[in-house]
Amino acid sequence: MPLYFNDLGRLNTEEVARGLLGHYLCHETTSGLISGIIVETEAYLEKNDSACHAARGITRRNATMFGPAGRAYVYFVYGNYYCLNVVTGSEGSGEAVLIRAVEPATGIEIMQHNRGKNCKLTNLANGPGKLCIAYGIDKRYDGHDLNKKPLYLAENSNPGYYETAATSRIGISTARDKLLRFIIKGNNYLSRREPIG
DNA sequence: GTTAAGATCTGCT
DNA sequence: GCAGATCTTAACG
Repeated sequence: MPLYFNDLGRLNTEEVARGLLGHYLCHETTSGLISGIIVETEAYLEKNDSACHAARGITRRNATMFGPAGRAYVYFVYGNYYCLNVVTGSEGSGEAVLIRAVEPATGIEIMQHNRGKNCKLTNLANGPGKLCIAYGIDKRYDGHDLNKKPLYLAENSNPGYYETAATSRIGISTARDKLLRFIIKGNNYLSRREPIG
């Protein structure tokens, strides 16, 4: 299925979350290009989703979620880490897709430098906080247009065969029953092992 | 002004 | 597998 990055706002958020799998997240840094294949995402919806930051209306933190689709929503959690989201839905709707994990492709040395010298390849960006550290993403990119450099999404014109799966989301205390986490099945760079069965 | 909770990660058992 | 670190954000008084 083709994914039109310039038109994210017209696709529903769950489809964007699943559609981003297999494509690239790129960052042109002063040290060089970093890229990786998105292997794990989560959808956060405006309606009937208490786990979404936008569920209780617009605030200073989540204002970007209510802006145009295709922007980055970057926020700070747990006193230590940033998380990167892609804003989706029509302007004013408050929906987004959390990028939870990528499979490192280009600039692996830069990521290792950012994450720590002895960091294993499978541990470089297999989680939303780790991903932001590896890519050097912080709050400066909140509101950045992800169709533009230096931080952008890129289509994978030659994706191999892969299966996707939907599971429950991670790290939230409400709405755990919803299957809004999307993964590339069997990928080695996921933030968690796949549930058995 | 004060407080409780959080879309996490690391290190230790 | 589990607890602790750590501090911004948002809700409440």
